[in-house]
Amino acid sequence: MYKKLKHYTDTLNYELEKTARVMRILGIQLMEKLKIDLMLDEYVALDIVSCHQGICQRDLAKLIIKDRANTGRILNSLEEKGLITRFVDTKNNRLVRKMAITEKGYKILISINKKVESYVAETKRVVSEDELDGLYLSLKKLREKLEEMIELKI
Amino acid sequence: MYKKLKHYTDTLNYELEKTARVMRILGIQLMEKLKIDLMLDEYVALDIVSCHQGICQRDLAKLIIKDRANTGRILNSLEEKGLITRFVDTKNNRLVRKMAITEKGYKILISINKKVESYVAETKRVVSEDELDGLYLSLKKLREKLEEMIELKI
DNA sequence: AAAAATATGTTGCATTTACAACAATATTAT
DNA sequence: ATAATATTGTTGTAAATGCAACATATTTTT
Repeated sequence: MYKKLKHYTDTLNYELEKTARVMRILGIQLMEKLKIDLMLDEYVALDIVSCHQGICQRDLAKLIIKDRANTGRILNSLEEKGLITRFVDTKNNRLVRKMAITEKGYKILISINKKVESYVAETKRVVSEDELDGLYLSLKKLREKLEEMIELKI
Repeated sequence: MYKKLKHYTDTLNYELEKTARVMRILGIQLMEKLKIDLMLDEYVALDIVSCHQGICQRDLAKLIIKDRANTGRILNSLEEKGLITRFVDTKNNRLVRKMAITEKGYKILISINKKVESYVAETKRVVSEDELDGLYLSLKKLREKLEEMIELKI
């Protein structure tokens, strides 16, 4: 009888997907509430570029977990808004488009981070920081193991 | 200096999204590998219907975290395949479309669960069961708190 | 009693996303 | 050296997804 089986809603898989979804919605709602004129994904990309100056598109794609096509489009938007610059360079002797955050992008990123900071503090009131840290570490460990099992075509 | 700030890739948010993504890809790849002739979401919906016989569409939508439109479409597909039946009933004096799993759907669900089971055992080799359980509980707690903060328009 | 709000499901559309094909170049194999 | 393979980015397209609008019916408010 499969009644004894764990159903999907009782699985880690489900909880993960649902939590990630809720977190994403929270993020999007926060961007709107704070009247931040960037898509969430653009903000994420901008933040990653800021601490990986000179990263190439494909490596960025791996970090933001989008395919190359969409990563390119996100970067087009950031470039049009003058928040990043792109330039051709080489990586392993190959021509790649690298990018860096601009002065303007930097200022905007800081202002967003400042706005977001107080909100993050709020989240910590909800669940203890220790618990969040433990959660983070467990997730990271699990994710790294799981990543070895799949083939990401990015 | 925002160098002292936590960057997005170091946040729980990022880890959550990435882990969920990896898990979903694993799920989809598993469905293909096992030659299961259902979309992952269809399987999830079927499983939930199986343990919530007579659930209505909107309640199901909340469980599978899709909007009502897409939930309806998933159910159309399951119905066309003869895996569920839908019927009109009332809920709080309102007419709703409820559904139940069919004999055929039941058989297919069991066969899929059997196939998946051995794979789930594999996952447990990767990270200890205790750790997975702890992760699950922390996630659930966090998610339930976060859910209070957002408004899901389903 | 009439009007407004709520609950449910469907349809249509616009956005997002992924995937496949291509172009250009570099590396590796034959 | 030539061919095959791999890396990177772009373009085009198809699928997935969400959202707004609608239809219907019921509850709540005025």
